Amino acid sequence: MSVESWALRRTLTYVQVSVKAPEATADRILDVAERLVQTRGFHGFSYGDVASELGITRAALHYHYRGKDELGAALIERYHSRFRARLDEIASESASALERLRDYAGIYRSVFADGRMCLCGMLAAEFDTLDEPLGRALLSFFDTNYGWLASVLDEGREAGDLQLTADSRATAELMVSTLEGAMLLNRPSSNLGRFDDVIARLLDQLVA
Amino acid sequence: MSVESWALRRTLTYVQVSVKAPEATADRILDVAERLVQTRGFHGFSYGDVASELGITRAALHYHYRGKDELGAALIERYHSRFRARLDEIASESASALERLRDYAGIYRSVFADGRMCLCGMLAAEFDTLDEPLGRALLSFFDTNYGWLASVLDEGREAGDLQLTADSRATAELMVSTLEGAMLLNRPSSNLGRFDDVIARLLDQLVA
DNA sequence: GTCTATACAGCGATAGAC
DNA sequence: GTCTATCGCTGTATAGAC
Repeated sequence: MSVESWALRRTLTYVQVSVKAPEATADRILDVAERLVQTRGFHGFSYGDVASELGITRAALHYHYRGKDELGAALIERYHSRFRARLDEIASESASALERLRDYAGIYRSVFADGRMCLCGMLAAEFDTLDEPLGRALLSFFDTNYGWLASVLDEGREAGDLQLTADSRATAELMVSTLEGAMLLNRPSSNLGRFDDVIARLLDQLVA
Repeated sequence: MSVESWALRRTLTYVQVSVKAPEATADRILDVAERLVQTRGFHGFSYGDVASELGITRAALHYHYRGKDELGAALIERYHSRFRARLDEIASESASALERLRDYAGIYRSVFADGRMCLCGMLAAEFDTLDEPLGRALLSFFDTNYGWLASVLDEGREAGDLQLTADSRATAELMVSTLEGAMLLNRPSSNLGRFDDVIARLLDQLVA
């Protein structure tokens, strides 16, 4: 390869990097592990599964994440942070409280449509087997959800858009429970229509 | 110990046996494994855990249940059969549809109060890792639930006790989703009060 | 029906070469 | 940053004695 073409290649590569950074191994590990946790559970996959899918060895995984617990913590952290970012987006782009709730449910819908269980819902099932930092991170995720939903519900009530028959926080928890439960039970049959029904009825209750 | 007291003991033991049979090893295995699945998930415990708790060896377990899949199938079968029996009881002892629904929710409540997740809810989360017979048994369990609930809802509507805004089957599925979701999310914090709230609001919706 | 003994694959994890 | 090699442990499973 000539010096010129090498320089060109290098430039092109650099340009590509500046447009969309090639995913670092640490992130690709999270991508694979995330999908495996969401479909098989935290104890339903191994370092070997992740490594073979990425074409690296188990030892390489340990370089990026010391152990499975650390990997789990990183998974929750990234999931939580993305979720928060999406909630901010919804808050900034949706006008009415009802629209925000619909968009919120849409997050769960897209996870379900992808054949996955909510990462944190899955981990909640396995809660007794998680170490303490993981458990705390999990509760924190749901706390974010409840808090965000409750404030949207309060706004909707004040604006007269929504009718709440109970405490907004309790209603928020009921909504998340229903969404998580619907994912849990409809995933085996991949019944997206049924999942949509649940969302529709959940929202109907608030405007009835 | 005298011959008389020994005979007495023996008689008493026999009487006790005739009243309540001493649990066979196969059943004690199911008891332990059931609790482990409900608290840790199907992949969150091992034959070693069950064996050590019962004071027997792993090899002895294999005599009763050839493998973990077979054990899982036996667990679902017993759980399903007990559930069906309880549903029959409720149908025969509860007068109104609303009472039956309350009793139905009470089944879930007692499981939750015992610090457990619903066996089949837990397995639903791990659905992708289960072999085909297990998956079918799982769907069959939920089908029993939906069918029973739907018929109670229909009776309640005809009797004028309940107000349904949608198809009874869809309502039944929504109810189970909500109960399973509430178990899933409140178990980490062992929040029984919150679980009771969910039940109360679920039933309120049907009479509102 | 339960045991000992054993097999063997897979697990998470570490050390050290490259 | 990834590899090979290896560790100790645990996993499910089987054979054969008692």
